[in-house]
Amino acid sequence: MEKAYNPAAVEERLYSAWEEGGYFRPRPDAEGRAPYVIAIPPPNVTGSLTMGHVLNNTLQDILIRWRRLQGVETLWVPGCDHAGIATQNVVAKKLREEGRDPHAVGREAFLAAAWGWKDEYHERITGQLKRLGCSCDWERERFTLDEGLTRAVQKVFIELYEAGLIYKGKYIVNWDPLYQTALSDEEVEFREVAGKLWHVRYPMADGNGHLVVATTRPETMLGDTAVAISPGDLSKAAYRGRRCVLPLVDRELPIIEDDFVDPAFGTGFVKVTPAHDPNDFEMGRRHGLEEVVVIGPDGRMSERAGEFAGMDRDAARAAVVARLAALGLIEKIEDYTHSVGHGDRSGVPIEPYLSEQWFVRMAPLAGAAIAAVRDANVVLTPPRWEKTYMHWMRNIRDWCISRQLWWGHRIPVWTHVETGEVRAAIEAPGDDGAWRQEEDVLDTWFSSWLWPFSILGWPDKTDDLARYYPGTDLVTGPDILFFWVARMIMAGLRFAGDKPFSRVFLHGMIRDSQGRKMSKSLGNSPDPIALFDRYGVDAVRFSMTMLTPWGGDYLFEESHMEMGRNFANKLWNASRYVIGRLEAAGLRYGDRIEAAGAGAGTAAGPLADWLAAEWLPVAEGVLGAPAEEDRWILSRLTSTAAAVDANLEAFRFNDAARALYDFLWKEYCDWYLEMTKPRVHGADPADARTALVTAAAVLHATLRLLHPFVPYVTEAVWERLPGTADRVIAASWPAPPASFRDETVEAELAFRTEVISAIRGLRKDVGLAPAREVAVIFRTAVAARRAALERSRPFLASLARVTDVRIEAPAAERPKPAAGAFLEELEIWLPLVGLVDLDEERARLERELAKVEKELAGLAAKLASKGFAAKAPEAVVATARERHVQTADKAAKLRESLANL
RNA sequence: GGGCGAAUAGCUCAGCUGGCAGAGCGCCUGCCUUACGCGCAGGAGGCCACAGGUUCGAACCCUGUUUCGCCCA
Repeated sequence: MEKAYNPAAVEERLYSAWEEGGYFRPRPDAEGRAPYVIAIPPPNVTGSLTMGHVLNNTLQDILIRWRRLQGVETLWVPGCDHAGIATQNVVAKKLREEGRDPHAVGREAFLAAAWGWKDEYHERITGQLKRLGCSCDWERERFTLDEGLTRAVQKVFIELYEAGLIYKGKYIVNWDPLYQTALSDEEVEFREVAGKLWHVRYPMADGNGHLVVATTRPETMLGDTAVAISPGDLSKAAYRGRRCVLPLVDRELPIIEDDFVDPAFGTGFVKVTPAHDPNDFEMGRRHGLEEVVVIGPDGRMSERAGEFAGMDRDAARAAVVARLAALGLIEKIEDYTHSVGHGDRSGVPIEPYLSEQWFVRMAPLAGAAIAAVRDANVVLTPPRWEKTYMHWMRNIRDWCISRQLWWGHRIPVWTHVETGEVRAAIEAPGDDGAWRQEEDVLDTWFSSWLWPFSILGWPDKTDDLARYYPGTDLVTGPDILFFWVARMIMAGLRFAGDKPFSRVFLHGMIRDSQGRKMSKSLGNSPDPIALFDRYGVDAVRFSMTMLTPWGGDYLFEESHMEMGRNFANKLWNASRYVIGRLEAAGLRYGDRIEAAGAGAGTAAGPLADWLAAEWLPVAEGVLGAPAEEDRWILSRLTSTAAAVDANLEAFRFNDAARALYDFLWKEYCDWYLEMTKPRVHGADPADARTALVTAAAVLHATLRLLHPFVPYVTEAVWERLPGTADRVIAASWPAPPASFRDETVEAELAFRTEVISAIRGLRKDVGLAPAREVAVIFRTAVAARRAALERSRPFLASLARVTDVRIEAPAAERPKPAAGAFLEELEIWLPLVGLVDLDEERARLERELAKVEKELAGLAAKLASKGFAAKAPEAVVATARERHVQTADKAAKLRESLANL
């Protein structure tokens, strides 16, 4: 094995082996448990992998691989969505670069170009997901514009239309003037913008004075058809029933009364522009006002804007203000910061625009979706998202689903040119050539909300649908809770007859080190593929998994990827060591693990039983009696496996990763492997084999526990570990017996490591060279301590270089110059050998003493405080008393040591 | 304006049921101990945002404040 793990050498080969070996396909569960199913949040087909995708898909892959190892039948369905607006835009741009006008080429040619683009870029995003190691079933990959998914969209549209839940109407919608299409409310982002509040005089029609309106958008005044006041506003009573004159246009405007008006805001007079403001639109409908469109779909002033026609919005604003100022009609201009809607993709200010659009009535769908979450039929994690979900559901608004694009599902509605008859149908209702289909397409999310069942073949009654619907979990970001999650729940319940999944995990967002959202324009988003090249896929997966807080945002820093890289390398090298020693020990792996000179038959004992169950049986005579550290590492492994299960069950990926990190690095490598080295190199072959086989068994299990997190390096090691069949992706999840848990041996090893660390600390403090062998005097009155120290002798020698161990009863006399450390019921003395700086030693002891005395004071205060003994639980009081005695003892020892110097 | 979340070591984050404040990175000291320098060993570093309250006891529970982020209007 190479000295360092080299991800580039294995990743591509291993992924191909998994994919070609069919490991990603569902396999029937021998125990008959329900299948575990995840539908991928489909990335944009022409997009590329972001750090957000890396996190999202790593978490899904962890869940899928974990369940697969548990033997559950798993299915992770991949796919992409067609990203209507984004794709339409890039294809149009490309055509323009080729000197072709996207509109002039016509619908058919444009779509041909779009499909070409899709085919070209589709491979990029799926290739990147494969590089990430995603073990989805690519044979079931779907695309929202697939024939099957298109039928699902059409069927749902027609069904809703016929149920009266889809309607077409002329309403104010969010209009994106750059992409020239309507958007849903969810696609609008509000941003604080520093603007102005213009106070404009409108003369009264009777020539008797004027009123003043305040507006942030003076250019829309050209479309005013009324001025409104609050019905309760007594100060405006004199204006009731009168009319004013709209400047620049000379249109007479009625003064209407409407509750919408807040008399405290601005001047108390509100200009009403029904065609260009959603609230004004509502007022206009209430009062029967004319709707005058003065801004066109391209964001330029229309013919109704008179002399301003043709100007864009900003130019028109300046021109209108200049004209008003020239006429002396500007009363004042105030600075005013307000929130302005912007297109989430175009980034330009949204224009409220009056146009014919298609809508879904959402309220009738919301009830069941509310009940599903309320009754925990669908569980959102972390649970705080339920409030957000409920708030949106209970205040749900109709969904504008038509988009003025070509790339997407064309609305399946036909109008007869002569009779005007309207029918919803996939094909033209008649072949007389007089039926014209709607030009617009549907919002991409109108296909995404069907994703969990359309990918399984709905509306056909397929085997997959019967077997894999509803799915189990959904893993996604909270930014698409409304866009997607909420709507999928509605659609699943309405069309597929059941919720789409039982649990939703909403993970955090990846931000840059300053807390900003990753974005292309800021250029603060690293390229995941470059990170994979630099650190290895496993490193990025593991770092992201361990560092992203549960349901919280992670402030990404590239240097953090080193943690995962180092961890993968640590696993590789621990494996390299174990595998190397196994080979050197002459063990053979056929039907069972055998060794030269060992007898036949199956060995007994818990370790052998477990090995027989999960790996290979061990022949009689191969193993000796397990040492304490062997039993300890098996106990720790058992706890770690349980922690991983519990944390994954709760979507606590970070805690699961941390449990494995600490187990492998600290417990297995730093302590266990180091402790067993003398035995492995020792004279007793059975004892050496016992240590090695235990080390290998724990490694064998750890590889399986780690596989969901770091699939490549675990697979690469698995290939090299003797006696392993097939691949780790298809192995079984470790189930060490509960009997491995051993609190006694854990306490023993805790003591042993504490003593070794204390001696290492003393050596360092005293400035002893690491290789220098020393003598140590232990003093304790406790027999169990003495016995444990006796058992620790070999480890003190190998791990602390203590070759001369004396164990004594406590005595009044101390070794003359000696450095001391004081553990519970134990003094450790390191005799000083002349080279030591006594001043430094004194300073060290003083620092230590100050610390101990502070702790002692705290404990004394606690014990002395009224009520502690009376009210605290007995166990807590007892612990505090015991600690007080020990701390006092330790302080006394430190003082004596100081005096002794 | 309403709601949600965060604030713990220089940085990124743990701390789950109130009972001795933790990890990784970075920093400081040593170390070529043949698995690993992507490493080993030891160490320094904290007013747990602020102010009150509850409690024998608060990083944790309650109230308020400040700052930051997000969602909705």
